[in-house]
Amino acid sequence: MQVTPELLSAFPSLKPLPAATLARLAQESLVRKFARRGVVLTAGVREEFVCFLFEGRLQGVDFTIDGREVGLYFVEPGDFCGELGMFDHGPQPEFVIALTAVVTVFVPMESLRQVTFEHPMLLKLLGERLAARVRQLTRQRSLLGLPNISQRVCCQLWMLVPEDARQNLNASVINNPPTHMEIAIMLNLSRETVSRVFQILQTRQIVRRDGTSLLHVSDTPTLKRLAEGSEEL
Amino acid sequence: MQVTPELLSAFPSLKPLPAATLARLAQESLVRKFARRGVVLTAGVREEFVCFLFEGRLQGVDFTIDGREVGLYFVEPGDFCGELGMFDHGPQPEFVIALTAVVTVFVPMESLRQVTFEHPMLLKLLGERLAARVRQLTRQRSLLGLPNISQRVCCQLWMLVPEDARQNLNASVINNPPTHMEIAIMLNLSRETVSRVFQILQTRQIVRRDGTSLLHVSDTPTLKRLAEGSEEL
DNA sequence: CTGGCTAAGTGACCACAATCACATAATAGC
DNA sequence: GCTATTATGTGATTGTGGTCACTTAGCCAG
Repeated sequence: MQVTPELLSAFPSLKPLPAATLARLAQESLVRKFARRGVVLTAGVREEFVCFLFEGRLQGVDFTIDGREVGLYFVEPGDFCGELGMFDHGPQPEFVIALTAVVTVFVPMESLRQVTFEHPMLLKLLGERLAARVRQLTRQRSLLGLPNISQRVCCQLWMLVPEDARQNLNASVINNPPTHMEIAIMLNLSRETVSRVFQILQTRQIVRRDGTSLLHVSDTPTLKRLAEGSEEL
Repeated sequence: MQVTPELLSAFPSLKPLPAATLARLAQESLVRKFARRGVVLTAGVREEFVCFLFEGRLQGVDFTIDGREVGLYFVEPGDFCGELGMFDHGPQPEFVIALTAVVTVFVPMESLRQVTFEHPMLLKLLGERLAARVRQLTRQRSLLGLPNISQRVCCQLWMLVPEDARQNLNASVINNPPTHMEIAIMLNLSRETVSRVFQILQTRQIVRRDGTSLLHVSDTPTLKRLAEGSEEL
């Protein structure tokens, strides 16, 4: 499918680039759609594209030696993944799976590398992005240190709450929330345990499910306190 | 203490730089020694130095909301840490603690930034290094997914075994091995549990302690099988 | 040599999350 | 619509690692 420069400029990391550059990148990029559960990036392979997420939600996952699934991070629309090879030409370290039907734009790494020569600004952006990834992985690792299981779930949920709702503590909606299983592998928990925590959260009217693609966060202040551990579930 | 260009060129990441550049960097750098348990880098602070490790072993640690210690990574001699701010000017995300008495070289970030303009090669190196950090964090995260506790410990031990011994499966020595506690926080385990696993490893003559600063790995092939899960402890 | 301190070893106990085994929704596909 | 499939809810059971409470060993300073 055809990629327009306008589509590319929808991504904050590409937006600052001049129109001409975007036009060139657009020509070499391709829109790829994946169904739920589709494998967007494969671990161990030298992917030659950076994957920009336009719509839906992705999850980076790895597998332990004994085949157990491990959740690493979520990717939200506007963000991208698979950029590690930009820096070291190494293989993609983890799988990236579509949690919902997704629309992505694949931009060839080699073209992006070209652009970084002409526009160091992009290089800077990529560096900042990678740094952000390290910070995120670190935060997620700390989460796993929490001995209290419901706090762990609430923290993870908290990170999915939209930015402005986290600030103003107003009610909000999480779009395409991960399934219990997908949350479980992020937190080293069993699916059942996550289910039980959600059960309590729903009974206490802190969150409310609305179909499969919406999760209402009604009582944001309480969720915050639960995530911070100042209140027990 | 005075830093010589020769000292700087002992670090693989700086070695390729021209002598003149190294001389300038050396002038602005400082040697800092820390005792065991010394705080080398502080979380939340905008550290204005990249810390190169000359001798000893460092550990990146974070704390959960409820004050529990979490181990993130080890730093070996020749490597460096605290470079995240080079990319995004953000604060240091985690603490870095000296596990042994250490000798470090602190190079001012601003000087390093200057050098990256003149020598894009350094920029490339830093990028590769950051990518390596992401790969390492990812691997460590997968480790935590292992349901079998002794396998987790053996995997971690395996990563501490010198490169060539891992290749050739010959006996080797781990210098300044982390304490049980330090391993425990890396693996989300209690100190006692790590102690019990080591007890079995020693009884089965797979490893042998030799004072506080040496750990002999006698049966490398078995350790490898234990780490891979093809053998149970 | 002798305290003092930190690291490591070990048993007893038990809370708690994993697992198993289902039931029941809720979707998606036809 | 109806069926197949995936997601979720829930009880019963149990294994396992955490915690506690010590002891023992090793190391360093004076």
